[in-house]
Amino acid sequence: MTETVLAAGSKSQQAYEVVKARIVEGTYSPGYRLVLGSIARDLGVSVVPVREAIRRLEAEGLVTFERNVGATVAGIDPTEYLYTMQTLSIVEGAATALSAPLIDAVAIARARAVNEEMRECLQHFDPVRFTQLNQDFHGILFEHCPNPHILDLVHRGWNRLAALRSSTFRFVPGRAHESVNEHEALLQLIESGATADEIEKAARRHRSATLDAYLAQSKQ
Amino acid sequence: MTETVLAAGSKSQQAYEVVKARIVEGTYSPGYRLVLGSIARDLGVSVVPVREAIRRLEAEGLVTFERNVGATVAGIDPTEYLYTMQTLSIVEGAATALSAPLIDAVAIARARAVNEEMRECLQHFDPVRFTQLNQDFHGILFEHCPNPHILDLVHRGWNRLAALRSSTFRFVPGRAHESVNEHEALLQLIESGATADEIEKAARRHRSATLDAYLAQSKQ
DNA sequence: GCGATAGTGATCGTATACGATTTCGTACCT
DNA sequence: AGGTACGAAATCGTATACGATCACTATCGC
Repeated sequence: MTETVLAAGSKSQQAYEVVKARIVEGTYSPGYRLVLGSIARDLGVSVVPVREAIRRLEAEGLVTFERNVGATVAGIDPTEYLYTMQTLSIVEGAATALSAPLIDAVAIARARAVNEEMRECLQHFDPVRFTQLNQDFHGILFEHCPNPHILDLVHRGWNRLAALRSSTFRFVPGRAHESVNEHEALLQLIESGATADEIEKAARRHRSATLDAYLAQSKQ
Repeated sequence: MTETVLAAGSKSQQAYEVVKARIVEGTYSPGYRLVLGSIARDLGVSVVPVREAIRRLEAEGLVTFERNVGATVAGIDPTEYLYTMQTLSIVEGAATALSAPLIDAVAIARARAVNEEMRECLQHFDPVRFTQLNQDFHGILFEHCPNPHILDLVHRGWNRLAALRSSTFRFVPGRAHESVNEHEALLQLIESGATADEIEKAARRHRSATLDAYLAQSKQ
């Protein structure tokens, strides 16, 4: 054991995780200029692994990259938010529908418990915690998706949203209430053995509704 | 003008395009071992840009990569084919539905012309040409998709399929006839101003049907 | 005074070099 | 003869170094 290499084998991987974490937690806010040399020095590695990490993040859409100029953290352009939410509504809806037949009573119970926590959370509203619970809830529903590609797309969507600064519900607090109710409806739909199409539509609408609420608010 | 640098600015980009082309056209067949040094020497560049190109291809799912071992061209695992087709059916269906309102009469006419070519192509069946026309046809329908993320996902799906060796219809020649007819039905649906949901379902089923035909055949 | 242009600094892109890891072949032991 | 352990070759991972490109500023000409 040379040092604390326990982290993640390759330096590229480490760099990737560190930078990604900093973007998600907001240390690097949107528009932040990611300079290879600085990050490399900061992590105590060379620029090559950092460069690779940045390119991976570019592929995931978390940063934008311009040749001979550099990378910047992807902005929370309202248009981008719209695109991301719409895409997520589609792939998440599909993933949830594909998962549904594989969700047993135990998972349903867990999801319901999380949703109850969300309901309580409504009292002394904490956007960050609420968003986290929301992610947990949906995670339970779509993680059983047998198609790994779709699952990957869902994860990427969530990542992008996370990068767009922690809490969706901070923007549209009014959605929180409806959201909890829609969750329960979704659970009952799955329990009752509804068709894949019904579940997909419900899950998609659930997310579209948040998007619509955001649009309605920002337009006023 | 120094040389024939007109290709694509950076060496990474060049390497990416060359390797990708070779995978798609089959020079590097599935399972082929991609050695950084060899490719670098072959392209007359250093290993660093090649490395970056390979990682990009990994992100797109065209190659698999193992640390300290190397990259190999992603295999045509039947399961992979299934996953890719299913994912594509979802995102392509969505992209087509989103495009529909933006497709004018001119585009419809072009698509119909392509489909007629496909119909003629049925006589002296050429799988590769047919597959190309098929891609053109669907391209016309979904390229107007206003959401760039979804469009990107569709392109990635097509790429993966292309990498899985040129012609889908070689595997299920029987599908070709039905496919042409379904195309016409899809066009009429769009012309008649059908709802987004109807169009999405039709487009999705169209692709699912090809998948089902493949499964039915490989099971026999 | 305003615009264009040349110079400078910073950053990226790529090449080369070396250490780390894996894999395969061979020899030895049981 | 079969299996294991050692060693060498191949390949990957990263560091360092240098050339290329871009943004910014100050100066010159109009």
